[in-house]
Amino acid sequence: MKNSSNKRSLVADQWHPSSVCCDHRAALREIAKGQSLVTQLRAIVLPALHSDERCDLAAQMLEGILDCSRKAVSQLQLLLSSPHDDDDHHHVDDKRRVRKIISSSDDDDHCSSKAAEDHNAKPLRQHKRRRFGDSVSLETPVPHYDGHQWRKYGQKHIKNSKHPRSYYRCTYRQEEKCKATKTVQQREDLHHANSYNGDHPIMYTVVYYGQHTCCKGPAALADDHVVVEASQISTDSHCQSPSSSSDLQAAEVHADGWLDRYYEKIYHCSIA
DNA sequence: GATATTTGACCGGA
DNA sequence: TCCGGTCAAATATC
Repeated sequence: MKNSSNKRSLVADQWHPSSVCCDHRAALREIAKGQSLVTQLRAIVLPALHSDERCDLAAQMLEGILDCSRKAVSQLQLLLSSPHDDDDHHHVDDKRRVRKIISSSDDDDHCSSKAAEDHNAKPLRQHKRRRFGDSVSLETPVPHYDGHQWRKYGQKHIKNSKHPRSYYRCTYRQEEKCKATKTVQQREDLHHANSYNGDHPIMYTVVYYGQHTCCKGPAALADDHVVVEASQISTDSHCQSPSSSSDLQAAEVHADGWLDRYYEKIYHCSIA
């Protein structure tokens, strides 16, 4: 009895679609989290090493880790995209979206002329609420140093939050259809904006959505990411008028010693 | 002129 | 109806 039930549960664990997909999604989330951490670690470690063989070795090792996790992710995604994928686990907004698409196509087939006219007048914007299941959130004092290049496309004041939330998408979104996005928001509970001289750096909550599909990610940036980041800093707001993001950048500049040294010139430029 | 950022408007989900 | 995510025109910077 006990044995048979154990056996049954074991078998169920092995093949039941919902549990499999559930586990796989959790695994994907964890792997993505690890990728983000490795990417950030690489952005911190590589500039600290001088360009010698240790640097190359470290870069290779980090890339190896990322490569392994990428392969694991693709294997898991293959499993998840199998025909009997867990429809029950699709999120609500996707179901509603499908319904909406169906209804709109019905409208097109029939005589919903207004919608069609509106569509002709102005291309329909696609706004979709994000799926939190696909997101990876982490807290970091250096929200921009994750090895990828991001372009800011929006900023919003969030209700009951002191600090605005900034929205970024991959720089290569158009070129390579990379759908990775992230949001950055300063945490309120740890520190106030001007206290970066203290022991605790200002912390930011960074939420990543989607996987990078561009080939200009961390690997391509390994050699020149410092240059990229420097250009980011200079164009962001350091040498411009102060704004909400200048606090954010200042926090990054002081988040760590090497960043302090590296961006000293740029920061002085901003306060001069 | 090209590229990036800012910011108000728009849109859809809750 | 409110809130949050995205768009896109205006603006800034190089």
